[in-house]
Amino acid sequence: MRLYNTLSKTIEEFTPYNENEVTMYTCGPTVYHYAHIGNLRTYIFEDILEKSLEYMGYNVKRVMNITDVGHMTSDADSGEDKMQKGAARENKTVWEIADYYTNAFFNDAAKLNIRKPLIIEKASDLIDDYIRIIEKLLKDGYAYISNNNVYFDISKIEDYYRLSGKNSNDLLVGARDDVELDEFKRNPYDFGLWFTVSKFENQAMQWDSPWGVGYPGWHIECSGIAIKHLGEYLDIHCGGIDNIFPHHTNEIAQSEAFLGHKWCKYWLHGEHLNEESGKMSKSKGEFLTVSLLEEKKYDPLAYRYFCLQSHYRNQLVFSYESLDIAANGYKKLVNRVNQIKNSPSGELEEDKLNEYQNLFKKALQNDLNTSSALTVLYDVIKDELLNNNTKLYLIASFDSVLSLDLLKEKEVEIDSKLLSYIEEKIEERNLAKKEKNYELADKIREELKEKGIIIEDGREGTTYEIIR
RNA sequence: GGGUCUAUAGCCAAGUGGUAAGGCAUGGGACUGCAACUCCCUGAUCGUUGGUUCAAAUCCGACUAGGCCCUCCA
Repeated sequence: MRLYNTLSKTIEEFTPYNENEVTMYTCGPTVYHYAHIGNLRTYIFEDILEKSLEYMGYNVKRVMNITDVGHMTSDADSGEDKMQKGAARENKTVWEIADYYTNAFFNDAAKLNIRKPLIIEKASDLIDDYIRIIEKLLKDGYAYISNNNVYFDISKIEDYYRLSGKNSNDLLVGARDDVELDEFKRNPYDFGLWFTVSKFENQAMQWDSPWGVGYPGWHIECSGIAIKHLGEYLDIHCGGIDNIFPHHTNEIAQSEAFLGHKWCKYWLHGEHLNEESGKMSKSKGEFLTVSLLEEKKYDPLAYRYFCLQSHYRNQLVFSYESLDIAANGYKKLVNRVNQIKNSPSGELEEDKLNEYQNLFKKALQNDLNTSSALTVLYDVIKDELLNNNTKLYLIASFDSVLSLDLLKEKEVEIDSKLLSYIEEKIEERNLAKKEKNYELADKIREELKEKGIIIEDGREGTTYEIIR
């Protein structure tokens, strides 16, 4: 398995700390609003990574956090906590908001066939762990107290900027001007570990601590959760590319300062989904959610297919035109698989099986080249010398990673009244066709179409599909 | 301003030194009462420009264009 490691900025051979076990930590959502499909792109990438590793025979232990602790705001907001903003907007407590959007996130993820990680931890549930880590950092001189807040002193870390490729001299020059300098920091790039005083008043989520009532800094939650569940040595840490600096940079600093040794081996980052106008965000343009796609009659898995056709380290531009193209490709793919499914035949051909599985593995091993992996799938489907049972076996095998529901029967709940109505109409139409009364036949087809029922005359009779 | 990444046909994209995979779209054809589905056929010299090499989309340089990051956005 070869993966691009942000630490070295090169593609490296992947070797976990323990031979067959892989520990994997992925930054989870901030639950103050729905996730947009750009957010979800990163989770699709992580899902593919997890399943690919399993395909290679690794045992993966994956942890994800839920960021429910009050965050400061960014973007167009100023000084108002996002969770609180959400709470005010919807007349709920911050805890209710967090719960609501946590569920919404996993619902959306499930529609994209993103598997739920083995362990999911809420940031607010591990406050004691963060306090323990911060106490040790203070004791060891990596942190200091100033203005009743606890800060991490980045000057104590050698190579602090390793992950980001930045250097201290260049930072801040010309950076965003809406960032206020915190005069209580020794170094402007020091970051907060625990706040009791901040410019953000009335934090709803607060806890007692040795330094007073307050709340943890943004970065400490991931270190705390990862170390608690995955131990002192982490194989893979993922997230969106925007997390490289400062979030992941700070995670490395505090985790390695706390542990006293190197912590995570591989850092993987997913690129963004952009809109034609630039970066996708919740506050700008159309808020593209999974639900919105469904409203527009897109199968969420068409979006997954759209992502898989591209590479996770490539920026991808979203447009409805591109999505239409992907949706069509996905539909055709499913149709072709169905054809094979409808006429199973032959004994499993072991040689071919191995050959194709190796090709598929090779694609994924090449830094998760899902586009090439899809090509292997198409090659299988097209192979005229391969019998259908072998094809079906391979398709199922590949789909354990791709997760495009290629062999799954779409379960549609139809009430029997509607069902008999449809069957009646089809019967009527077939009769009309027999009598060459095509006018009536077309009229019936049109009538059903208006009700969202699509009629198709296949080789084995008439079939229908309900699209709404 | 600094850092970093990207640039292959209409769109997504493979390619990691030896004369450009694949998917969708387009156009043509077969099938069909028509349509849909399905099947067959159909396109690019790789942002520009120097260089290295017998040989470059693939390596190096310059230029151009664009994205992202620079304190809480995946």
